[in-house]
Amino acid sequence: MTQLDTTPVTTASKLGRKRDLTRDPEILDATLDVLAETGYDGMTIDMVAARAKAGKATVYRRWASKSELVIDAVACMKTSDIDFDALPDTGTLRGDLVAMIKPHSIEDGAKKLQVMAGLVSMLSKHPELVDSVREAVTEPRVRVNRIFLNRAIERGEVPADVDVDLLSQVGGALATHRTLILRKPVDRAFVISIIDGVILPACGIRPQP
Amino acid sequence: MTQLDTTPVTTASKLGRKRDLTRDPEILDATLDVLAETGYDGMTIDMVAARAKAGKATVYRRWASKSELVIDAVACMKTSDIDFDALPDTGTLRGDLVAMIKPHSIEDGAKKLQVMAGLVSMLSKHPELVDSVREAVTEPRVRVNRIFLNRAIERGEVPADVDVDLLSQVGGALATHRTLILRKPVDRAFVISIIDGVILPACGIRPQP
DNA sequence: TATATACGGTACTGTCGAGTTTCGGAACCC
DNA sequence: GGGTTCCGAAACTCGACAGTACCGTATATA
Repeated sequence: MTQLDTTPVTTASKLGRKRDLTRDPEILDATLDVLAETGYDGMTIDMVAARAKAGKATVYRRWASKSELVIDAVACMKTSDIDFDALPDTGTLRGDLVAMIKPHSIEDGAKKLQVMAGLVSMLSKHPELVDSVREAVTEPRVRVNRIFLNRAIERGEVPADVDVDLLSQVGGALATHRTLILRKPVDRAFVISIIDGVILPACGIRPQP
Repeated sequence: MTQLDTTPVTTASKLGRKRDLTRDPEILDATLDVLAETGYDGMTIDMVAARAKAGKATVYRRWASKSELVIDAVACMKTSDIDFDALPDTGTLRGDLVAMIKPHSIEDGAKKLQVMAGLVSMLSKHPELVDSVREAVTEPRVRVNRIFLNRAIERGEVPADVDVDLLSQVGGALATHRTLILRKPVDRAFVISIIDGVILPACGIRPQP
């Protein structure tokens, strides 16, 4: 952000020990871990530093404040585990949706939802975080659902007048509600019940044809 | 909770000025206001006292700590604005659902969702709050939806194999997600789109017959 | 009237954590 | 080697807030 540069831009500072760039992602990962475990307000810089086996000064040399550290950590979380170049294509909407349920994606989603829970108190004061969270957590899943639904419409499995945008959000909203408010785990059975109880029926697909 | 009683139970203390019982709900209301505006971690007892035009000692004479005050305030929020003895009965599922959308209920729901947003950080440390929040915010709406859905099934408008429990939760989950994460207002148009884009289609009711 | 408790308001205490500084040591450049 | 910047670790400053104590006043009992 606001980079304090004591040396002129033309002459890059080449004196002294170089900054260990490998520490940046390690500190950011530690930040996300603590964030998921204790939330933003419960998190201290000491916790993050201890988790990353770093000194507090090392953290503050790279980020100006706690809030900037967290904002950066969330922004760098973007790397979704979803590979958009290798999405399942089973021939049915249900097949595609179920194929997305893998132990790894359940685990990854749970972690991101925990991080999101820890960020809720921060969102009102830092609106830019709303966008970061949406890009990193909400949007990837929505996009996948949208692709599956549009495919199903193209092949005539689903009528074209369904509300694709809204239906793409339903799964994520139910998972978020279950994690943040009900504090219950989002497991495979729950995701299946969303697919078979909400999304498919809303697309006009009745149970076991 | 843990009541420190300096006088024996048999001889109720009758000396001195009596406690003004009308201050209790006023302080609890002020607590909910501040909670909705700043969240649990941002809220201070001074804010609550100032809002209620009370002294800090008056607050601490009634509640032992900040957390107990908040827990009590949420528990006393239970009084839902919904009158279960005068639910709409229009003859169609859509009519019933739309009839529940009133300016007052939108406003009341928004306030409760804001309070809920302020409580998220607290839920992991105080599991009893999860139940209070569910009873005060989540459950009343779910119960209404369940009644409407069961009615629609009885009159044959909706097939009996729909997932009533899950569909009853969808609206609340989407509203929660929109308020807490997307930070957008839950207005009449949004609720209508949930009804027409998710709930009714999932019940096998296509748009405008 | 004397005593005791509640009230609003203010001052106080103690803790906790953000952010800064310092230190011994290591890595880099000249 | 000498100067400089990094590292982890620990000590430090400082403001904010939970919780307590006290003040003058109001209201209750005896």
